Amino acid sequence: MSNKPTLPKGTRDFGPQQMAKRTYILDTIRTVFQKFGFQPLETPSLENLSVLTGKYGDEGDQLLFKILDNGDFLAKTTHADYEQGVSALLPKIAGKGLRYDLTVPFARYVVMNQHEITFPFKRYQVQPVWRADRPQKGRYREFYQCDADVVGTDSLLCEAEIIRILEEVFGKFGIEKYTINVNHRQILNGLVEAIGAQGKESDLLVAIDKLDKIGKEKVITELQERGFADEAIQKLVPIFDLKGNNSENLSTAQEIVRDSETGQRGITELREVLALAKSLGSDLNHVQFDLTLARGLSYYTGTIFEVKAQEATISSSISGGGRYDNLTGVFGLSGVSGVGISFGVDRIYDVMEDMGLFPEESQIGTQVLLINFDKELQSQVVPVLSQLRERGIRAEMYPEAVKLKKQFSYADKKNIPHALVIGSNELASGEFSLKNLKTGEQHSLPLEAVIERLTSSN
RNA sequence: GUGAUUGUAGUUCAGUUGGUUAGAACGCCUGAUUGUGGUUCAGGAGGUCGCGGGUUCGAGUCCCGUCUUUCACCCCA
Repeated sequence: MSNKPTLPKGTRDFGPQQMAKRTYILDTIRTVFQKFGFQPLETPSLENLSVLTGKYGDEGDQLLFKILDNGDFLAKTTHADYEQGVSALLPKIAGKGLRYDLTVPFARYVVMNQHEITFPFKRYQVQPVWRADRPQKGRYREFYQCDADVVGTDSLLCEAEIIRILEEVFGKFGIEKYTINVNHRQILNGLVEAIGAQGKESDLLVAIDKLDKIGKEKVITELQERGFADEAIQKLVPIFDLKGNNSENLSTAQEIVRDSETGQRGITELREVLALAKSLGSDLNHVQFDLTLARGLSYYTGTIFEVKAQEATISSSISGGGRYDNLTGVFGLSGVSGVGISFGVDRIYDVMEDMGLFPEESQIGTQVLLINFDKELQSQVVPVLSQLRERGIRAEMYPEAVKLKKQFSYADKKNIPHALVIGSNELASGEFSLKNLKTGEQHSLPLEAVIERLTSSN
């Protein structure tokens, strides 16, 4: 048993059936991205640790997978390093790490290629990322992200287009019950000002972000535990009970942050985003202003998005994004504003599987299996195989002349809908036996008629 | 990172207070049917009980470690 292979924690294989479905998801998203003018980018799995560290906060740094240097990596270390612990030792033995998301590598790319890039720059990127997190349901250590970002423009049209992209993608997937929660970081900042809690932004955001998960009472308890005054909490209570439509809720929010210039600016921008989305053809039915939406990543500065599917056992977000003012600032290029969206492929997969939304045609397999009788006949049957393929039919021949029972059973298990029997009888008459494995019907047909049937059946 | 939890055939799971040769279902293979699958029937193969150590006359069962699974927290896609 000791030689039984296993997978590392939090990683998965994707078999043929899963790959068919994943490819369907990724292709759909790619097509929509391209339709909105985004172009593909790929970056290496490995980045220098200096690129990655410090971008995700202390917690994030701990979740980075670091790669041990090659060669005698101990040579550069001293006893003093060991005594100081991991943080001192690590930089000396590991210079590279696996990418943690696609946004930071993208920022690095923009900075390195700033003179070649034409701004505004729209790119999409579909690649795996790695996090040394504890795996859970819908959480893996290796998973795919599927990002589209526009950088080099402040235009709110980009935000509006993101709403359209989300609607189009989830529409194509047939996910009907989902919400695009939107909020604006400046509204949240206004909120902080309004309750006089400057300096405790993150405490506030973390707490209210949990509203839909733990409920109003517990959020209030948590705010108390985090040291917010009762008076301040009282001012927040109205936001826990927002029930109106978007424009009503925005008005309520505007009232709460009326003394904050920042907050007012956020309200105005968000209204404009929604108006633009509407003129781009959105019915806004899925869009919901959610004042408690905060999103973890601290680099967001403007509009933020998060999509959740209802009626699925996965309640966590399946897509998210927002505007950031200064993504490339950490790499020395300031003034590049951007807005992006990220699809959680693995979770979308789980949701679609849950709800049985994968279409039949996402499974493309062999259409016809040629039965193999014996070596002598094989030389006469193989040309037929080529002719079928030339006509665009996905065909394969069983490679060995084993019992027909076994060959038919192979077709059955591989879900191949047709079997083409070409034995000595068929070769003599020139008519081949085409069997439909779903209905059990079998017909003797000349090659052209076989091709016609196979072509029309797909 | 904190606290729990799981691991027995290819898969899903039984397995009594520690006691002969560790079971079932499904799947797989063979045959009934040497030119026809999916149904049926008969038979068969398949396990170092996650791994390592310990307690014991004796361990799938108890103890320790380790890896893995799932879950809550933290955080997040």
